[in-house]
Amino acid sequence: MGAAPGPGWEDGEFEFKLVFEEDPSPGPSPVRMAEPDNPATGEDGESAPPHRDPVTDSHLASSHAGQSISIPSPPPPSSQRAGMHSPPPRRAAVREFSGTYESLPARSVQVSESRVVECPSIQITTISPEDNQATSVSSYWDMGGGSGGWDRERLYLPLLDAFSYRDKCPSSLSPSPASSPSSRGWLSPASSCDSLLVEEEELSEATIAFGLSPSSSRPTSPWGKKRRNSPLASPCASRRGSYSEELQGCSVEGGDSASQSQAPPNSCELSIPQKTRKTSLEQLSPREVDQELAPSQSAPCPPPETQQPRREPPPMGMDYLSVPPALAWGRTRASAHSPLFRSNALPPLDWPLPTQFDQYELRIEVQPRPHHRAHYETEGSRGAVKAAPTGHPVVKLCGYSERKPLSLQVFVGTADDRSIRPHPFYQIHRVTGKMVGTASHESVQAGTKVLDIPLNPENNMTALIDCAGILKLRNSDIELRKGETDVGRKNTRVRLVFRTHLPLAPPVAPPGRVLALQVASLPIECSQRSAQELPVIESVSLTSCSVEGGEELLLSGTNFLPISRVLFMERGTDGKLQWEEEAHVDRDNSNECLLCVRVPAYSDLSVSRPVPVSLYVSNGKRKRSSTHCFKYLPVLFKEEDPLLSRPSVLPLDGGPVCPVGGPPRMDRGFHARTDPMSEERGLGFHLPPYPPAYSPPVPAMSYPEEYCPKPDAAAEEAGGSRAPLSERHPSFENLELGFTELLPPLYPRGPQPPSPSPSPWLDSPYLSSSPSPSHSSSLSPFPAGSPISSSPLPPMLAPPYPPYSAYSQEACPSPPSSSGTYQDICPAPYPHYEGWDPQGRVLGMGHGGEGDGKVQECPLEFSSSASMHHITFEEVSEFIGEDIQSYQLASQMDNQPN
DNA sequence: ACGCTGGAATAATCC
DNA sequence: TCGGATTATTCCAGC
Repeated sequence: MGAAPGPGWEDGEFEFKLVFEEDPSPGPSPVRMAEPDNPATGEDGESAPPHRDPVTDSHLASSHAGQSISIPSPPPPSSQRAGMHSPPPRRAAVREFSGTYESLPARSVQVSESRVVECPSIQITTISPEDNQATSVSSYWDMGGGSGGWDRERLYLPLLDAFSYRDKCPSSLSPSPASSPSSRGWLSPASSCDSLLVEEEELSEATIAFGLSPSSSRPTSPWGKKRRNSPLASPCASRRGSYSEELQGCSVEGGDSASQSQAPPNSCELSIPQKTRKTSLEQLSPREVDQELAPSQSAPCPPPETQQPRREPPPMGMDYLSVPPALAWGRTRASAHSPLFRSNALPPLDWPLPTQFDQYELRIEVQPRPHHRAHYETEGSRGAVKAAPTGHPVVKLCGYSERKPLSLQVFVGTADDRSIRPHPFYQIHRVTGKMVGTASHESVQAGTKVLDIPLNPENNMTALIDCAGILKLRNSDIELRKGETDVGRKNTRVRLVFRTHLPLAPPVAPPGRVLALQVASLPIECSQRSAQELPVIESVSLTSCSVEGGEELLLSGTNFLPISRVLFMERGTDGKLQWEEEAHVDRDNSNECLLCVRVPAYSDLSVSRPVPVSLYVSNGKRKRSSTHCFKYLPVLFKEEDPLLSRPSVLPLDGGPVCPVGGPPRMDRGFHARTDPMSEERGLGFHLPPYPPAYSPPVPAMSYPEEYCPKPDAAAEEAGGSRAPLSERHPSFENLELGFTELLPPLYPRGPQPPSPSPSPWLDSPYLSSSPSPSHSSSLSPFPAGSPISSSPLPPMLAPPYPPYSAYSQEACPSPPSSSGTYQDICPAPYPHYEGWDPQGRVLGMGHGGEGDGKVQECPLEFSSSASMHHITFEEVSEFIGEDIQSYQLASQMDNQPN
């Protein structure tokens, strides 16, 4: 299937120009920008010329450079390295927030105590392709509207340096877009900085790391054996060398080696146990950190992953960080979801993107299998991800009739309840061999390996993904990275994320703009075993029911056993189990992939509001599926699970409240989607777990997280190619439509959940590690949805309800964790924190309670008013206006069905 | 010899 | 703190 473009392809000949440079006038080639050489520039960060914006670069690099620059000439290792991984002194603070990314002079703002943050002025401009792509951060911001309004407008936003930010503001708060929890890591001085500046470096590193190191490396780390004692010990301590380690040993001395340079100082630098060191660093002010790190710049210890250094988030994060969450996120997110017409700068990998816009739709025709054993660096490749019965995943770009071939990017994304972002513990792996017919090109974007696969008109813009394997990075390596907050243990689900950028012509989009579309596969369990042992709920026939229970509920999924039990439970705000009831399973009508149960009555039949609970399948104490949301409705209250997506009050009586009406049936779609596509795509309840082209509703593959897929979202996601509403109608569109209309009349407006309690912190052990806030936020966070609106938009525009969009592709997809569910359903745990960052984190909350006062001080942290204070009303107005404008455009386009 | 698997031993963690 | 249960990684062996 995949048409191999030919040799050229492999060589990175890919014509990005065709793809991305709409603009006839080839401005400075992005590649150029990405050129490594700049280290100097990059390094100088602060003064760095605008065009040198790392962020931009990275993107560009990734796409442009990535391709053409397949292997960037390694920048002067040492120098660059320093910059990259180590938070170079100057870079550190500067880099992250100001320096590099600022295009304009920054100004200092006293953020808190002893910290003075620089508020770089960010120039929000629309950059035409012609413009140097590399350009400034602004390019990212300009998405919104056309070239107009924002151009030249400058938003002076207070910035915090990553450190300070981090320090004070718990990761959860982390504003960075990238900040997905996992991305927080990016914020780490070292990593983040690095990532920002380093596109090329990364590439080179990547090259090294991926290409070279592994091979050479079979790690022979000095520490061959595992040590029980110090997992946390410096990364170096890991049993085997990690990429980075191998590349540069921790002990490496300043040696020249590129390896060294590559290595971020972070982990090993001080030979202090990571955690410890990290902490200490965090406590330092940004500047202090810088200094502290400065020495280490040359430090040998490579970060655990060179490659992983961070996905874009970091870079983005950086940039973004520099902007108050409200705007930043709102804008970015909004933009991201909106039409997505962007200037040449390509969106970071952690940006949420719609799967469809207008007639264009990126669709997964054939989903990958739900399980794929990833290989470790220490192992040989385990082959490419395969599709259901046979074959490989297939992705198609629909609606594109131009002759120009495009590039389909593929990377490994997360599958948790948060927005999709590059997975910290996995990387895409390019599989080659005689059995691989699809040409692919490997590149690295901000630490995330990306595979570029051609989408040729000759093939009907369809690509066979038979060259994508998945590499597992050692948890210890990743976790030890500074700033990394995600926990690797049990975090073994990933999704293949496909992305493409369409250079559209003016009628459709503003000149020189690129439409970025993205679609994520269903979750893929990458561990060797668990997948086969844990029950997995793929879809649920009923999402709500009267408190009296009694309705028949069908659960489709895998690994159901005769001993499987289905339990309904409710957690208190504190996350503690408040109620749990086992549903009666009709064994006669159940089988390995289907459980037919009777909804148990709720504990309190007199409730006046819907009660969000969750249900899961248990095959034994430690063999529980992820949880799915379910709602008990007051006796007289019938509704179609507004939170889940279709707010509407249904006049139901006893029957199960099915979105579409009528009792759930196997043959019928359970989700309220009328959209043919949905049905078509298997949004409905399907028995067959993973039909070839069918994508079951996102199953949360298990694990502690609770998965509360919004039906729609889930369905859509399940559909794979199907974009959730939110996605399809990027963000503001919803707003335009008027969220209110979408809301269920009976529901209270505002982000509050109908019911009080569910705790945002639901459970996920892993998540636990990460600040709960983020975790919780993950739920709603979604850019497209409420989150976005809530922050950046004015009240009237802000969607009252998060749910709708909550599960945009990213959001949902991931297995909506329990929390997600709750959040959606329940009001924001932190009422006072109205803003959600793009990642869905509750703004204003910090992990570990760090947020507090400091948060406030940290502009970045806020999405709401607080964060806006540095921006003038006009600016805000413009900002909003632009967004609206863009959305209107989007919606218009959308409304014009082709 | 190499890549791709499937299994499984062993270490690390979790409970 | 100990021991069992899980999970993560590394090794092996067969195609």
